[in-house]
Formats: sequence, C-alpha cells, structure tokens
Amino acid sequence: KGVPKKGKWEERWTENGRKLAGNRLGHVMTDEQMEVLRKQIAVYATICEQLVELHKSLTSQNDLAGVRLGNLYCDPLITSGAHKITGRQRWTPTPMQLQILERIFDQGIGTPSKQKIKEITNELSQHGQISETNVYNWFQNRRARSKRKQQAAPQNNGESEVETEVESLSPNHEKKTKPEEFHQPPHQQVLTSRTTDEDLCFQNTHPTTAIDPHTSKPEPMLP
Amino acid sequence: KGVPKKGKWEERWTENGRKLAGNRLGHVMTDEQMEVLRKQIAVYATICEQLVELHKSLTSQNDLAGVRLGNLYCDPLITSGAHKITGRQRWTPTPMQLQILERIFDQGIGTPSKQKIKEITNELSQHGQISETNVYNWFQNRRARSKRKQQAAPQNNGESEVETEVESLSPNHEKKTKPEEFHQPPHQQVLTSRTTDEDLCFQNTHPTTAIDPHTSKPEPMLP
DNA sequence: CCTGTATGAATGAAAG
DNA sequence: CTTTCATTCATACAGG
Repeated sequence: KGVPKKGKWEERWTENGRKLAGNRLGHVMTDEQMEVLRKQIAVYATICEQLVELHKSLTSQNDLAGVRLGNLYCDPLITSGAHKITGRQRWTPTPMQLQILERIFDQGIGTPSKQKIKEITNELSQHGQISETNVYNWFQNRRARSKRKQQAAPQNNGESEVETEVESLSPNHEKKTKPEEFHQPPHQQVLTSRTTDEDLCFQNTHPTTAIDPHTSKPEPMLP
Repeated sequence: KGVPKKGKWEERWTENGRKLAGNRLGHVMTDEQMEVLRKQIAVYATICEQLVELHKSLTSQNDLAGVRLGNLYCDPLITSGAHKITGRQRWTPTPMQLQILERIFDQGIGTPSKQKIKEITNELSQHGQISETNVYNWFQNRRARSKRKQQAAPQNNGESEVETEVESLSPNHEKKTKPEEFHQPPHQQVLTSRTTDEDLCFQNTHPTTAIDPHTSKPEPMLP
C-alpha cells in the first residue's frame, strides 16, 4: 500500500486508564506534560526527517551508508506522523447547539466573558457534548470571521490587493499600530533577508554544518 | 505528488466518536507504556546521532553537499507541512527552540527577567531567528495559558482514579492543548483493543539492532 | 481516492 | 498579568 498504515501509536496513549492508586507503577501525566513530550518527539522527528532527506540526496552519489539506515529508519510513520501522537478530535456543534450559539451571537454582546461562557456551556451541554473551550473558541472564531467577511465584501477601493487573504503581504488591513514585521535582534541583521522564501530552519546555525551534533543530543526531557 | 506530502496526517479514525478514553485530565501510563515511549525516543536520539555522524563523514568528502544543504533543507519541517511558499509574518519557533523554551519554562523560574530574556534569546538565536520580544511574548503566553488551563481543570489531588471506564459524567475538560476533547460521542467506547496487527517499528528494533539505548547517551528523559 | 472549502483549535502578538 | 485579536494549522465534509 502506498500509504503506510499509520501505527497504533495513539492507542498506546489512549489505552490508559484504571489503576494507579498507590501503585508505584502508575505514572500520571498532565496534559501539559503530554504536550511537551509530544513536541520533543516532534523535534526528533524533524531532525530525522531532515537527516534522512540529506542522506538521500547524498546517497544518490554514495550509497555506501544506506544499509544501516535502511534498518533504522523503519518507521516513516512515526516520523511523519509524530505531530499527532495523540489523536485529536474536533468538536462539532449539533444543529441545536449551533442554533443557540448563533442566536446568542447576534443577539448582541460579542464578549461572552467567562461567566457567560459557563452558562452557555451549561445550557448547550443539554444538547450534546461541549466544553467551555468549545464555546469560547466558537465565539472567538465567529467574531473574527464575521469581521473579516465584512471587511472583504464592501471593499471596492480599486485595490486589487483586496484579495481574499492569500499571501496578503501587505498587512494593510485595519491592522494595528504596528507596521508589522517580526522582531529581529539588532545584531545579526543579515539574516533578515528572508524574503518570501522561507528558511526558518536549522541551517541558520552555521552554514558549514547544517546539522549541529549538539542539537541531536537528547536533553533532559521531562521535569 | 513527488513531494513528500506529509499533510495526510493519518487516516481519519475520528469517524463517529468511539474511543475517547482519558477524558480525565491526567493520562495514566503503565510502566510498560512509559518504557516504550522512552525507548522510542531513545531510538530517535540514536538515529539522529548516527545520521549526524554519517552526514559528517560524508560531507568531509563532498563538501559540496554542505552547500546544497543550506538550500534544500528548509521546509519540510515545522510539524506538518508549513506553508510552502509563504513569507511568514509572525515568528514561529523551530522545534529546537521550542524544546529549549519549554525546558526553561518548566524548569521553574517563571520570571524571565530582562537579563534572562537576553540570554535565552541569544541562545535560541543559534537555532533560528528570534528576538527578545518573541521570547518575552512566548513566556507571557505560556504562563497565561498554562494557568488558564489549570484553573479550568481542577485536577483531583493524587486521587487514585478508578476509572472503570464508564465515566459517563461530563468532566468538562477545558484545557487548551492537545489532549482529546470529547467529540460527539454521547456514549463512549473503550475500544482500546489494539486489534490491528502488530505495532510499528521501534520497539521491535530495539534488541537486535545495533543501537542500544543504554549504551548511547540518549537516556535521561523521564524523571 | 483526491481536491476544495468550512470551521474548530492553537498560538504569536497586542491591547487593557 | 489578563483578555482579545489575527493568522495559521488541520480536519470534517461535500464534490468529482
């Protein structure tokens, strides 16, 4: 199969449950820790990916080292799928919930505030699973998108750059006070030339060694 | 699609709910699971190391590779295909930077003094572009969100959790990070069965392959 | 299957 | 520090 079957990784994580009590065998991880872990693995995945790429480009000329790697790199899945370690499902409002949300939304106040959120959540939970975060996000998105749409529609100022949103390089939107541009340390200015091409990567380190051995050393991971 | 399309993100297993195991805040892992995790990370570390070595030995012969490297490598990173051709306006931490930041963060001191920021920024700049403002904001956000999450999810104090599996209660999560949010599943299934064949790679490779987590430095990671 | 589009969620940056 | 905004990521879902 062209598409390698994704591993059963997630199950290893979700398969948890039961026990623990005073059991010394159980470990409890907070979601935050899980997140950290996930990212750390992602770092390795990234490094491996890059190295593998490198390896491939090199072996096209020198295939000597291929063997070993062949074995080690046995799981393209984990590598490419490291991001997802834990499956994430996304909440989908039921028609009913959506209706209510919608009603509340244009019913006025666009800032539900914490307390309000709680209430709403509580009410909606009677129509299906939902959490405060969901409600929070919903309003957040609703407002943002409503705004954007509005801005895009009436816009006819001969600006061809009005444009949906693709690569709106000119953040001439209503934006804020800042002309935009991400901060850059005073020194090392040179790198700023990252025009449209994106580099954001490791090579920024030292041109000579794209991969710094140090970076691949496992560091102390969890607290 | 010659391009290493990784965006696939594995098949949709989120169909109709199902699964959804730990809707408790914490995840409980057995030693076995922890061990597996540890090993997998260790393997990653080892692979990276070996690849780095390989890379070094190869480039010593063909330094031309170094050049290409600089260009070739830029994008496939950032978890899950970052936009290919888009100039990014906002700073995005590289996995490496994130790892470091994260480490510093939970390393205790939640008070990134001006001086400290400078140091951190300097260190991180070795792994990519970054400015003090970025670091500052990062900590600011990190703290705020961490806090919010915690508040929203009062965890049972070391309470053992039987977690039979019913859990029909609606322990409204709320956090902000990964962990699964409940979906639609009015009813949940344990579904833990790792029915599918076999588990992927890594742990299998462990014994036979040349790499031995113990001998190689990758070791420390979990408390 | 593969592609495009709607939208839930994550997060850097800024305002309050 | 807390709340809000803007932008981007990833996925659920409808079409071909």
